[in-house]
Amino acid sequence: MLNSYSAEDKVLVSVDCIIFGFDNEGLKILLIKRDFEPEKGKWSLMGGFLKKEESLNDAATRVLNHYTGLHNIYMEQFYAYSEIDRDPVERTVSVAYFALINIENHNTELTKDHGAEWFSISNMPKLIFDHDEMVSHGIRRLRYRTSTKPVGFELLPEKFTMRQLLELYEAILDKELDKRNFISKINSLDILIKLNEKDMLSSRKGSYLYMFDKEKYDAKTRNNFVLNL
Amino acid sequence: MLNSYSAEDKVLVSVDCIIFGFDNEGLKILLIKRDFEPEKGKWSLMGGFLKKEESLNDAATRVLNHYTGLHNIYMEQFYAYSEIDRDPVERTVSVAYFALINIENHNTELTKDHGAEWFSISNMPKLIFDHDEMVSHGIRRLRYRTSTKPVGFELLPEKFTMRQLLELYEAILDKELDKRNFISKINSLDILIKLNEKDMLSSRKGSYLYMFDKEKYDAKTRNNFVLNL
DNA sequence: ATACGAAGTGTTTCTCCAACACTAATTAAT
DNA sequence: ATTAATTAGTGTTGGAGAAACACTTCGTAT
Repeated sequence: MLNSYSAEDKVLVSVDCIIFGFDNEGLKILLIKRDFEPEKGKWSLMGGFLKKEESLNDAATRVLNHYTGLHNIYMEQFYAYSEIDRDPVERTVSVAYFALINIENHNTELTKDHGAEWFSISNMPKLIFDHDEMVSHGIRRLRYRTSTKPVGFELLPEKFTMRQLLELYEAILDKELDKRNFISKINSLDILIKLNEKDMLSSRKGSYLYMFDKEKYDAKTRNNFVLNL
Repeated sequence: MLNSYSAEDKVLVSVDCIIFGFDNEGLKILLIKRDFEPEKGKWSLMGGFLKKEESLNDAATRVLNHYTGLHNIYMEQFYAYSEIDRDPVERTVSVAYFALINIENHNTELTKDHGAEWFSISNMPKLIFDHDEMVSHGIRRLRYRTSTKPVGFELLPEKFTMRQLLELYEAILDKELDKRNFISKINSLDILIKLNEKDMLSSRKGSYLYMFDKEKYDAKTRNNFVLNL
């Protein structure tokens, strides 16, 4: 029995993470100023090299935790980038993930230490290597994902208003949605709990707060729901 | 300027290809009997290791050509598998592709030499490592792809009947489709050319043969069509 | 000539999606 | 206390597209 494929080439493997967040200004991505050569000082996705003793998901989880301090982040692998010269230093295959976090929830000290900043997806700096391509693919995948999973669950605070949810979907899909149609579609999914509590900041009348009903949500996603907005 | 990330681990990277084909019995997958240890003699997807001087797409193209003799195969990368012990010999990250080929068109000598055989997707042997998981993900991705691209273009012979096209979609989606509704949806895409030629094998009356109109097809796909069957 | 077998062809119904505008509730200002 | 201002909240209708549905045509074989 063999214990190695000794004749084969080995290469570096990395993960790069697109971290999406949402606030009242819209959909945002967390970027860092790269602190090592090459391209030191340029904006970049959060990344790290795969270690021998971890899976890609482990590596992505580690990178996400390292830059945000968060655990149990929703993330999804979406594509492996492998052009030979994509990293000018050394041949590296990079597997891209996107992650969804609650923007008010992460460790801002930590991100500050890393020189990380949030950028609106409509106003991003040029990124290193092929990271711009990763971002555009990641956004495309996120858009598709809205039709399959209630991604708002991950991006919003625990309690949120219908308006916030609406604006989140508008930001992700980059189009205006009809308020009444949106609400009835969301309600038809039957995954929200309406609280007896109002958010009084946004208006004089105050708007009801909602939470996701985790159990109903899980039951729904097992049955592959489809949501067309 | 650095010229290596010397402290980082390197790992083997491979590609594994799900080769889909279609004949009058249904949707099939081409498998090989693995000819080296471990798991020699067990059924497996077509795979190969990534070389230093090629991209993942290059590697997948090479593997596909090696086993089928074909060039210009439609293929799509869909996921990277990286569990630490997925290959018991040595740590290997494997990037999975699916490919669509015309089943009557490949080099059968070549596949015979490799001990390759076609298996109906509903009646497949147990595969090595995590290849069963790859297949089920690959089928799922192929199903989704039918709504975005006219995959029949790749799987059918140049000239085909409406019945063949219908049965192809039924095989991929694993559900019965209404003949008349199917035909009108396909016609509404406006990507087929009806030939003045009939296939007389399938019936006494004979059925018209069709071809894909490559130009119209390309124009459509650029505009992101959606096809709900 | 007729029996057979698959090809080919339209219509109706129904469901779901999109478009659309006014009232309610509360607070702030006067 | 009245009014003005602001956002929340709420249903209906028309149209398009999907789904359901069956009979006729054509050519061959007997």
